[in-house]
Amino acid sequence: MCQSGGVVSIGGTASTTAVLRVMNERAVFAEIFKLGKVSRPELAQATGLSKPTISMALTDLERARLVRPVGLRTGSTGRAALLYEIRPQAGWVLAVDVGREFVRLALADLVGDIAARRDEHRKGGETPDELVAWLGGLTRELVDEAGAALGDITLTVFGTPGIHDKETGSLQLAPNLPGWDRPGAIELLAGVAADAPYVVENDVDLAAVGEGAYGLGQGVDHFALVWIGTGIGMGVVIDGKLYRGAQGAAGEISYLPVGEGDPLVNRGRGMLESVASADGVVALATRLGMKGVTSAKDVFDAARAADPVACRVVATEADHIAHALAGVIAVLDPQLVVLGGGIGVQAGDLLIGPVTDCLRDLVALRVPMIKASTLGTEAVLLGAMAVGLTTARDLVFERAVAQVPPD
Amino acid sequence: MCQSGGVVSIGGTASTTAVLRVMNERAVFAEIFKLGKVSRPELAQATGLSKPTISMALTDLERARLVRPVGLRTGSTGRAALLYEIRPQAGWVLAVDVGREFVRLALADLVGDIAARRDEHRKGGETPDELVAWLGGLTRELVDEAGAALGDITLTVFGTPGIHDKETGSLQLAPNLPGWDRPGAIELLAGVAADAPYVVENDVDLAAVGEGAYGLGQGVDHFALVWIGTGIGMGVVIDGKLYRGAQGAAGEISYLPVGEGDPLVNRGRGMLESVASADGVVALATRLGMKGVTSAKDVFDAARAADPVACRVVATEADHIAHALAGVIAVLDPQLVVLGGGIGVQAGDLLIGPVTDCLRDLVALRVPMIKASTLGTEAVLLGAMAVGLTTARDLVFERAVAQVPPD
DNA sequence: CCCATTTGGCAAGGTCTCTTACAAAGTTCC
DNA sequence: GGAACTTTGTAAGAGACCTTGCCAAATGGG
Repeated sequence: MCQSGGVVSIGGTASTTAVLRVMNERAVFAEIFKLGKVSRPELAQATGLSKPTISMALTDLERARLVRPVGLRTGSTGRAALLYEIRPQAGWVLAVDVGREFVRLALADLVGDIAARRDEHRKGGETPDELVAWLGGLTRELVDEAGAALGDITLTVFGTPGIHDKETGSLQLAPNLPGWDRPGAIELLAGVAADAPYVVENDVDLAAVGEGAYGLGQGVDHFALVWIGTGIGMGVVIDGKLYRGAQGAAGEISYLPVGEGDPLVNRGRGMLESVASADGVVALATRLGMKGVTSAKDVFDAARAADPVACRVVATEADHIAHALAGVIAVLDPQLVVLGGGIGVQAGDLLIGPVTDCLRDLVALRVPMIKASTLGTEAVLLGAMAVGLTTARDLVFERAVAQVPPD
Repeated sequence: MCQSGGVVSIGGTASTTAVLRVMNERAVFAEIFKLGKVSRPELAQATGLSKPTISMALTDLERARLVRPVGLRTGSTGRAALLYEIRPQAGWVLAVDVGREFVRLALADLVGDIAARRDEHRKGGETPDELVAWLGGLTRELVDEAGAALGDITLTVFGTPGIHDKETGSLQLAPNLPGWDRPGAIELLAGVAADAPYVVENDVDLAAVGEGAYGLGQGVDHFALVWIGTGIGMGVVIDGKLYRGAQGAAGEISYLPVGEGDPLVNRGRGMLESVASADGVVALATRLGMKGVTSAKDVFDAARAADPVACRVVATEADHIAHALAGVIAVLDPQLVVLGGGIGVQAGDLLIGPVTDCLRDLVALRVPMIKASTLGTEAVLLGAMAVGLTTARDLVFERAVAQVPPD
């Protein structure tokens, strides 16, 4: 609606016939991704281009080693059609989830199939250099296992807690990753995968992307993933795209002024986080007199067994979450809110009902759907893959078209 | 990042040479908007196209009556260049701000110059039919004044309170516009400007667009306009575009759970709204013992004269606003927050300092800039104009290119 | 008054895509 | 098993677009 430079302006990029060809090849490439194994006539149908043009594009794409023929489709009447598909080895994406207790890595080919993966327990407290060396070793194992080479990796996507400050190249608000708040620390990550391009993204943001690509957010334009576990965060998807905010801090709802308590008391932790996170649940249960509670799961199990105190804790938790969501919904008006993270996944069945009920009193219009994530602990890794795949597909095409135009 | 149908996909639209021409003409058209009076060589430079192509595009655009020559640029060495500009009469935009006490109308030509406008006092309580008839009459006056015809209006943009529910064609949450909550009522607005296309947008959303096009939001990608007056609302601009939300209710922050008070007590009004709006300020001042206070302005004037009670009211108001903004900032992480509406404009000088200070204790990272709107009561009308102009420019081009391709 | 400089127009050439036509390779039916 | 039919793939010709290169026109300065 508005543009820099004062007033509004319509878009439009000038082009010549040469870029027309690139555009069409890109369209064919994208269509093959969408349709899988596909014949020339089907591509002509899908893109609106003529058969000869499709043939031209395919020979170019095949010479660039982006697609390959995979046999004939026979059975129906008429001549058998030669089928084409994306060449999976045309690109590799390394997805890395650097969590509090685990690191998870997945190496996926360009069509998104995971060729190799690892889940490793963290000792905790590793220095940045140690962590990078460790991840680098795991990456080499994965690459070997997949039958690829380290240099084949098109793009690496790291999911980490905290906020990636691009100006200083450091990680803010990530107490579980000591040493990464040093200016320039992020650049160390280039060493994990042989200086391939890499992206660092907030873990909860990636979980939201994962939810949009593989989970409940599929086909939903605007939704939010609220992550409730040891910490609290939110990933926002708007118009099908991850929204990061001006500083990359969109969705940092741990600081929402919710629940009783002086804001100044809980400085540095965030008000919502201190009352609604896993620790908050345990603390409240203990305060109300439950014995032997060490984890939030204990409380939820007790609530499922109809323990009256545990039920009160769950009700309070639902109330806190609902009040936080009321703010989110008022600002964003999403179509869907997904609850993820340890508490969201484990206790989704207990919470969704009371949260939704409570929201009816707090929200002006219709309450959006509230659902519990189905991706579990995979959400961040899948989100990293999804981000990596979209970017890698562009990168691979760009590179191929830039290098192979002659002849 | 994610698409319906399962997984991510790169874009790309297939095209033929014919659409190439349209693309280039659109690019030239857009460039003339950006540069104003401009010569052929300048357009060639700006678009990257060659001189003959520019000439071709210009003859087409001139034949479509979208641009016109405006004389020669002489003075420098070399042959004088023939300058072209947008033909202002190629399109007209009618902007209408239907407020609580006033209606404001502006008729702008395609380059955005206001050719005629009206500010009229509302009697209040008009039926939809009466309102439409009144607006229709005013529109005819404007059109006459501008030397245009009613059929020349390319697009009408209405700014109203409430939420335009497109499914039922009615207006929700707009108590000041009785009768417009009836299903299909919105369609009556087509009668204002002879069945020209029209758009109905929330007034605060339009104010945000106006701020982005003509005010403090120029060149800012992500910002929010918080409107504080008789009611409270917010317009959200993300990636330079207005964000409406799934139901068109994004930014309905009047229901934020802020301030003391039972949520159930203030149902239907919104908690934030009841404490922070103009009425809330007056109520608080009276409760604290101020005499003869009838409007929020009285309180702010007294505060400027260092009245201690008024100062306390202002401090409380700042505190409420800051708490609301804390939620907005946590969710959206905007680069800038603009305070608009009666209170935002009148008392911006008093509020911005304390609000910013208070936010430092409530926000995780850097506090975004907080500024008071400079557009005053014009914001909604200017936003309607901005929305209308972008859309009208596309419409006019589309129409011209669709009609004049032969020869 | 002549020259350097810039602008505008025209013709030729190259690239892209589409349409049309035809050859190639299956299936169906007798 | 073979003929007819249907679908696929390729080749040639034509149309549309943009660009390069060249020349005429117009303006200011010396």
